[in-house]
Amino acid sequence: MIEKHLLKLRARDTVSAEEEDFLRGLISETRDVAAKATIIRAEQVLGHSTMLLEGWMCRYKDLPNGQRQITALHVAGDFVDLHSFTLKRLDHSIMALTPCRIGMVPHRRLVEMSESHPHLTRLCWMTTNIDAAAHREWELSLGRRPAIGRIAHILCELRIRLALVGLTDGDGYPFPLTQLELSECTGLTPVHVNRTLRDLREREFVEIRHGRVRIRNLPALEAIADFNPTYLYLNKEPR
Amino acid sequence: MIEKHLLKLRARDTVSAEEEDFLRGLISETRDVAAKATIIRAEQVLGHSTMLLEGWMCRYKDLPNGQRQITALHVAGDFVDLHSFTLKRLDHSIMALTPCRIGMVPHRRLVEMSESHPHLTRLCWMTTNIDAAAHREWELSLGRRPAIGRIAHILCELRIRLALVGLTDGDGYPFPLTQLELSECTGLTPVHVNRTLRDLREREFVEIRHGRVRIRNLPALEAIADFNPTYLYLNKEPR
DNA sequence: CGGTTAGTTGAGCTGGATCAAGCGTAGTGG
DNA sequence: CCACTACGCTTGATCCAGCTCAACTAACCG
Repeated sequence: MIEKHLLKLRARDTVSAEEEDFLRGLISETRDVAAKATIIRAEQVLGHSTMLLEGWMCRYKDLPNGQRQITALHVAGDFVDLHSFTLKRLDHSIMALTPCRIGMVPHRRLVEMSESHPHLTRLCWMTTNIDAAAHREWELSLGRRPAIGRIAHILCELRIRLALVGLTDGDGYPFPLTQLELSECTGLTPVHVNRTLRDLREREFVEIRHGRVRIRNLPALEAIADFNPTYLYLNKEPR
Repeated sequence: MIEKHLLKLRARDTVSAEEEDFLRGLISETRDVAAKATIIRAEQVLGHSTMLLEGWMCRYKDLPNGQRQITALHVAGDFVDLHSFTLKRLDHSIMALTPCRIGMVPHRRLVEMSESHPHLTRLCWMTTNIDAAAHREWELSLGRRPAIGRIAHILCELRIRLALVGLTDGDGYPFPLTQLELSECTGLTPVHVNRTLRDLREREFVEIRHGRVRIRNLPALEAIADFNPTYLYLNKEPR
C-alpha cells in the first residue's frame, strides 16, 4: 500500500524494517475520492494527513477574483499534506485531479512517531522540506522562465518523480492535466499554454496526446527548461 | 540573543523554560557577515544551520543566463536555513542583504534535539513548514498578481513579520532592499519596480524613502495586494 | 570632487493576455 | 442509434502590462 512512498523515502535515505512497519501502521483507513473533488479546503482544521496511494492531486490557492494558482502537483506515493501535522490547518486547498485512492494518517500517530522514532521523524521532516524545495523551483519558473521553459520544466520534473515510483513507461508517462490546469500551474492563460504546447510539439521536443506525455528529445527539453534535478534531492545522504 | 526567535515561536505555540534553555544552547558561535556577501552557496554540503540574529538576508536561485530569483526574505529572529539540517545541502544560495549577525547551529545538536525534545522538534519542523507556506504565497504572487499587487503584498507581509519581532515603528519599518533586489523578489525588471513604486506613492498607499517603508494607507495597500495573513500562521494552536 | 551605485524617466517593443469563434469527441438520454 | 450537450482543444485578431534600451539625476563615499 505504501510501497510507492517507501520507494521515495529509500531514494533519499535508508529505512529500517522496523521503521517500515511503523510507517505501515500510520494509515488508519483508505478512501476513494472522485476526480475534480476538493478534499481539503483552506483554513479547515485537520486531524489527519493524507497519503496519496493512487491518482493525481494538486494543491492550490485562490484569489478573490476567481484566479487560481496551483502550487504543487502530487502523484502516487506522495505524502500530500504531511505539513498539516505541524500546521493544523492549511493555507491552501487540496483537490483530486483524477479519481484517487488516499490513506488517512491521524496526527495522533505522527505525534507518537516524533516521540519514539527520531530518525523516521527527521526523514518525514525532510520530505516536507523537499516539497518546499519544489516550491522554490516553481517560484524560479514563475518569476524568471518564459512560457516554454515553465511548461518544459514541469514535464521534466514529473518525468523524474514518476520514474522514481515506477510510473513512466517507454518514452513518456500518463499525464491527466487539462490545459487549463497546466495554465494554473504555470501562471499562464490556457490559450497561451495551447500555443506553447504546439510550439514544443513542432520543435519535436515533447507532445501531449490522449492523456500521455511523449518525450521526443529529452536533452533539448531539459535545455530549454534549464532543468537541474538537484532540487529533488535524489542522492542518498542523510541519516 | 535568540530573543527574537523566541518571539516568533511563542506567537505560534508555548515554549517551556526548559525548551528555551535548550534552544539557547543550540548556538555554538556567532559571526558577523558583510552586506552583499553570499554566505552559503547552492549544493555546498553543510554541517550547521544559520539563525539570523540581526540584519536582513535572502535566499535565491540563479539561472544559467544570469537571471536570479529571490525565493525568500529573512529578518532578525528567522532560522534561515533550518531545513539544511534534514537536506544536508541546499538547492539555493543565501546572501546577506545588509551587514548581519548570525548564530551557527551545528546539525549534531539538532539531532540531539530530535532525540530528546519531541515537542520542540515538532515546533522547529513547523517553522520550516511556515517558510514553505510563504513560498506558496509567493508562487501565487508570481503566477497571478500584477506588478502592483506583488510589491504591495511583500510590503504587507514584512509589516507583519517585523512587527512580530518588534522591528516596526510608527507608520512603517526599515527596508534595506534596493529596487534591483525587490525586482528579483517579484519577477519584474528594476525599471518596472521603479514605476510601480511611483504608482504606489502617487496613490498615497506607501512610499519607500531613505531605506524605510512608510505606510500611508494600510487598508488600500492590503486590498490591492489581496493580502490575507493566515498563511503566516500567527494564531497559537499547535502543541 | 571624481567615481560608483541607486534611482528615475522616456520611447518603443513584445510575450503573453483577451476576446471571439469553431472543432472534436465522449457521454447521455430519448 | 442519433441528436444534444458539455468539455477540452485549437486558432485568429487585437491589445497591453511589463520589458528593453538608453540616457540622465541623486546620493554617497573616499
